[in-house]
Amino acid sequence: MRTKVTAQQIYQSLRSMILDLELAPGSRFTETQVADYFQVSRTPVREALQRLEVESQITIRPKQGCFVRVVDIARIRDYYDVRVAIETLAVQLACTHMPDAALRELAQQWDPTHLFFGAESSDRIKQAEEAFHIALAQGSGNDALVRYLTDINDHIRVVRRLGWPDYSSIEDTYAEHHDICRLMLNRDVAGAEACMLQHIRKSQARADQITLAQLSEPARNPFEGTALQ
Amino acid sequence: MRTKVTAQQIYQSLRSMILDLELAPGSRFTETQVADYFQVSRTPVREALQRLEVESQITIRPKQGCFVRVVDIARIRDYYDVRVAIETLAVQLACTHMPDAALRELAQQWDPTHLFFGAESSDRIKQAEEAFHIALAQGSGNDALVRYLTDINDHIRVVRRLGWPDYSSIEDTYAEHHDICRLMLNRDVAGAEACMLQHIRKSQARADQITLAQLSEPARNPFEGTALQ
DNA sequence: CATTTTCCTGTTGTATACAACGTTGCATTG
DNA sequence: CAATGCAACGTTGTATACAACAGGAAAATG
Repeated sequence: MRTKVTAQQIYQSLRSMILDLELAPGSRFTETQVADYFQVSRTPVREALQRLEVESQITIRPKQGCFVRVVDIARIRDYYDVRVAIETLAVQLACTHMPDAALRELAQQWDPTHLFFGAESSDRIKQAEEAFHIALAQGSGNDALVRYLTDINDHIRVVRRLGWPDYSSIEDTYAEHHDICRLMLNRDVAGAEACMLQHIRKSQARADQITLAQLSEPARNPFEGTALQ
Repeated sequence: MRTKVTAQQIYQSLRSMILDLELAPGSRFTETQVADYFQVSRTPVREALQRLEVESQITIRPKQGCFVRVVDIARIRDYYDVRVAIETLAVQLACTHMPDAALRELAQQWDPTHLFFGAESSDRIKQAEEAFHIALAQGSGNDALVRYLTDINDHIRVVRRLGWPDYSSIEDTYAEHHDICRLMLNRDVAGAEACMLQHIRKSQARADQITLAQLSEPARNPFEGTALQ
């Protein structure tokens, strides 16, 4: 049984492919290719592609095709700068609004003494790292803030994941997340802000060392030659 | 001669109608109504509506219709909080990056001694006020920051304009904009940040006094009964 | 050989027909 | 009269056909 493929699902699939670098940055594809790939008409494909263009994940050039957004190191730095401002505000607001219970739960989840090397897969850690920051943003009670932070994450995810192979970084992350939670439990706004600032700047420093060479991977175009089996 | 109406133009038109409150918040309309209004098919209309939904200016309920986003005072407060964080960063960055010439031009434009009461129309002032903040954001050289601030403006414009009838506010705005420019020319980051903070909080205080009653205006649905002349 | 022109192909932009689904009003039944 | 089932309508979701245009290749021309 093949369940019906809808525009929303196409959007999610394409978005994942782009964020996971399964579609090479800068590569080109057409609406028809995607439509054939998902065995649907161009209509739902266009809907998905237009959403992706609004999020500036792709660029649609009239009468030419769609192009996966290129990773520009300078722009990544921009997103990091905005991220610092946004997350500082998030900590500040969450410090006032989040209940102790929620903070204790987060603190326990990132307790460094619970960390066993190799027990967690690399991918899982990366996902949890993002979820931690989103959780704090949601704790601020400010929906707009959550939306912007989500958008930022979607744009920096590439380098965030690449520059993260070593165990000491993971250890540090646990410690820093734990510290932030503890400071927030003490309702120490200034302390939590400072800790978060340092935490993000550290991540930015790692991102800065990613070179463009590391990004240009062999990734090919999955849509070529997939018309019909 | 009637030039061809394209999806992009429909998007712009609808967006203006919503932001200018020509479409009552909460009111409902259908794709077919808009298509008839612009004398085009549903296809380009759908494209425009989907973009507006991504920006959360409208909500599309499957098989029901499109609904203009309702103005939620609490959410406006949220946007203002984020705006403070974003614009503080903008001032900080622009203080480093903007050339003297650009700053002097802005300072001159907002020189209080050049202000003549009644010389400028109210609408024009409101537009210039927004342009000033966007100009500073662009001066930061951070494209992501500009995008987010633009999005914020689109969501707070409603109250920003409503709570702004009096001349003393305009006078204050000129003085504050001028002060910010002067401080930035002196490359006084902390001073400029503080001035900007106070400037925005003042605007937020005005926005807080807007009541929902002021927002529920008689505005009707322009799409009803406009099929063909 | 260099240059211009023309035509062809590929791609997106739009119009239209149809399918699927929710809603609403009315009739039916207890 | 209240409650329930049913059918007709309105609305969005998708498929398909056609139009418009950009780009390149090939042919014509000097």
